[in-house]
Amino acid sequence: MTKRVTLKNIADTLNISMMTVSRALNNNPNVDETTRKMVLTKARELGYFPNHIAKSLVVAKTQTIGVVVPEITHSFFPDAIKGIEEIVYQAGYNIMLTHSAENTNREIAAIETLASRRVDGILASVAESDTEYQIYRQVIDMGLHVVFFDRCVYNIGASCVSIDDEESAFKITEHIIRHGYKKIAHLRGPLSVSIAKERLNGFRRALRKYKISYSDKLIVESGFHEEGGFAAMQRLLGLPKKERPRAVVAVNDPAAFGAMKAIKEAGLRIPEDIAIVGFSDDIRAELMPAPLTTVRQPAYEVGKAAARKLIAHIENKKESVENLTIRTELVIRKSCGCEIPSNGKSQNSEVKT
Amino acid sequence: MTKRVTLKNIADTLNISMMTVSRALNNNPNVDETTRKMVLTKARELGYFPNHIAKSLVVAKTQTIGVVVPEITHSFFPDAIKGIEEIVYQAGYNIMLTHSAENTNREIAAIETLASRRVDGILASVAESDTEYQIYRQVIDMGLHVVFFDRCVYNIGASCVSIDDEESAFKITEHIIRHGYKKIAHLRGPLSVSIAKERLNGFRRALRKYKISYSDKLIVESGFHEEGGFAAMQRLLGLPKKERPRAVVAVNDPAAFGAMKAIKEAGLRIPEDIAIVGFSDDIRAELMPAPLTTVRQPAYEVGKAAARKLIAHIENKKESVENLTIRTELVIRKSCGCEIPSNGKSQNSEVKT
DNA sequence: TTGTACGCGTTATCAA
DNA sequence: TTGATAACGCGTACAA
Repeated sequence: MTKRVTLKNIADTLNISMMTVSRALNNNPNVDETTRKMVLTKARELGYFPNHIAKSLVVAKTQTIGVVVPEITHSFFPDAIKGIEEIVYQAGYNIMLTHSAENTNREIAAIETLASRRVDGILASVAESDTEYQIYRQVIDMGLHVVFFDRCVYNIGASCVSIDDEESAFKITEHIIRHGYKKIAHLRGPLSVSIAKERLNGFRRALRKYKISYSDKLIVESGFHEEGGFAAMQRLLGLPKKERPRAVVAVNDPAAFGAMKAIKEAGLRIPEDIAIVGFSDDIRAELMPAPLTTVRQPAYEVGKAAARKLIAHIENKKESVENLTIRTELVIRKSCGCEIPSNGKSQNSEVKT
Repeated sequence: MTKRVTLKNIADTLNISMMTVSRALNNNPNVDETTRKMVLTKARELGYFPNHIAKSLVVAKTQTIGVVVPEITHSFFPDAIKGIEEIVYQAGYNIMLTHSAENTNREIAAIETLASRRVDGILASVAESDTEYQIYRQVIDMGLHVVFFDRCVYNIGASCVSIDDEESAFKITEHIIRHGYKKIAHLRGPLSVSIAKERLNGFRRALRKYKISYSDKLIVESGFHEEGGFAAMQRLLGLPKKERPRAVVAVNDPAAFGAMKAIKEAGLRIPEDIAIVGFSDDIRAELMPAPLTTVRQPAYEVGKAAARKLIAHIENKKESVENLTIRTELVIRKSCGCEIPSNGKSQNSEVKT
C-alpha cells in the first residue's frame, strides 16, 4: 500500500467538503450535477482509487468471501472455484483464497486469518485429516456465515452444498451389480471425511438391496490418491483366489487409476478379469486403456450453488441453514464391462458377464 | 462482518489501557508477563479476533497479494496458484483471487478493485484478448507492485516470470527436425499474447538454423484450444497433397489434441503419416492413443518464483525489475515418431523416418 | 511498564 | 444541496 490520493485531497483542490466528494463519487442523488461532474473529472485527473479498507472499517462489511480448499490442484476445485468466482463477482464480492494442503493446522490458521480479515462469509471444504471442528463452531458462534461445499461438516449450524454421494455411490454400485458380478470390493476413503463415509454407505445399501453378501475384507482403505488405490488393490489381489473380487467400486477416480495399474501389473485384464468403476469423472478417466466408468460431479455447479447460498445467508438474516444436493450423472464406459452405448451416458445398460 | 470484541472491550473489562492490551497481544517485549498472561487469557475467553482491517488502515499495508488469472481451469493455473499460495503463506500474506475469464474488461475491473482494496502487490497473467495495458501502467505509476507470470507485458516497469518459450519452442522444433522431417507446420496462438509470439519465433529460428524452407501456408492460427487446433489442422489437411505437412508443432497441448483428432478423422496415422508435438505437458498428453511429445512447464515453480519476486519488490524498495525464466523439459513420447526411451525424457533421440 | 492523544480514509448523522 | 463532526478499531509517538 503506497501513498494515494484521498477524498480530502480532492476536496481540498476543489475547495469543497469531503462529504460532497464522497457523495458525488458514490452516485448519491443529493449532489448537484455540476459539482458531480467537477468531482469526477478531478478524481480521474488525480488518479483516485477509493480506499476500500477505510470503507470496510466504517460500514463493517468487506464484500469479501473467504474460500478454504484442501488442495487446489484436485481437478474438482478449480472448477468449483470458477463457479464461486462467477457468482460472487456478479454479486459484487471478491474472493480471498486459502489452501490448507490437507493439513488441519493450516486450515485452522486459514479460518482464523479470514476471521481477522473480517470476511463476510466463508466457503469451506475441509481437509482429510480433520477430526474436530471447534474452529468452525467458534466463528459460526461469532456470527460469521459459513457454507461448506463438497466436504461438509454437519450439525454445526452451517449450510452444505454437495453432490448426493450416497445415492451416486448406490447407483454406480447398482450398475455394477446388474452386470451380474457377485464379489464386489470397495476402495474407501478416510471415514473422517463425509464423502468417504457416504460413498461407503451407498455401496453397502446397494449390496443389501440386491442381497449380495460381502465380507469386510473386500472393503479396504485406499485414501483419495493414486498411490493409495494402487496399494489397496494389491492387498485385494493378495487375497486367496476364491476371495478375490470380480469387480471394484473405488471411492474416486485417482484411487481407481492406481487400482487399474495394480491390476495390469498383476497381468489381469480390465474388465474381463476385474471390472472397476470410479467416482468424479477426472479428465483422464476416458483416456485410460480401459476407459473408466464413473460418476460425473458437476463441480462448477457445486461452486455456484454454494456461493449463492452463502450470499443469501449474508444478505438475508433469516436464510435457513440447509443441506443442498447437486445431481450427478453416471458416465458409462468400458471398465465396468459395458458395451459402450452410443453417447456413453446411458444409465440403464444391462450386460451380463 | 458482525459485532466483535475489540481491544477496548478487553481493556475495559481488565481496567487497563488499550495500548497495554495491544502490546500484550502483539508480543511487544515492554509488557509485564503477568499482565500479558491476563490479557491473553481474557482475549481467548472473549473470543477476540484482531481486526486486520483496522490494522491495515493504520499501517497502510494489507498483507494481501492480488492474483489475476485468465482462466482458473487451464491446467497451468491451479499449479501456479498453488506455488503462489505456498510462498505468500510462508511470508505472512494472503491471496485475493480474481478471474478475468479471458475478458479484457473484467481484467481491468479486477485490477481496479484490487487497487481499491489496497493489495500490497499484484501477480497477473493477462487475457488473450488484451490489446492495451493502460490500467497496468496506471497502477504501477501509483506505486503498486506488479509481477506478471506466464503471460507477460514487457517494458512497463514490471517484472515477469515465465518459461523460456522461445528457446523451448526452438528445442522441440529442433527435435522434430532431427527426425528428418522437411515439411513442418506450426499451429500458432494469437500473436497478441506474448507466449504465442515467442513460440512462433522459436519455431522459425529452428527452421532457419537447419535451413528448412517453409511457406507461410504452413503457419496457421489455431488459438489455444482444442476446437481451434482441430479446425486449423483441417485447413492444413485440405492443402494440395504436395504441400501438406509431414510434421506439426502445436502452440500447446490442447491445440495438439484437436489436431490429432482431425488427423485421425482424415484416416491418417500418428506419427507414421503425420508427426505432432505439443507444448505444456497437459495431464492428458501421455494418455493419448499416440502419447504426445511435448514441453513440460513447471507451473508450480513459475508460481513460486513470481510470488517470491513480488514479495521482494514489496519488501525491498530497490529490488530490480527483471524478467525471470524457468527451465522447461522436453518430454519425448511416441507422437513425434520416437521410439520411447526408457525414462521417456531423453533429449537426444535421433530417429530417421 | 503503562497510558494519552492522534490519525489512518471513509461513511453516518445531523445541522445549515 | 452542502458541510461539520463523530465514529469504525487499531498502531505510532510521545509522555508519565
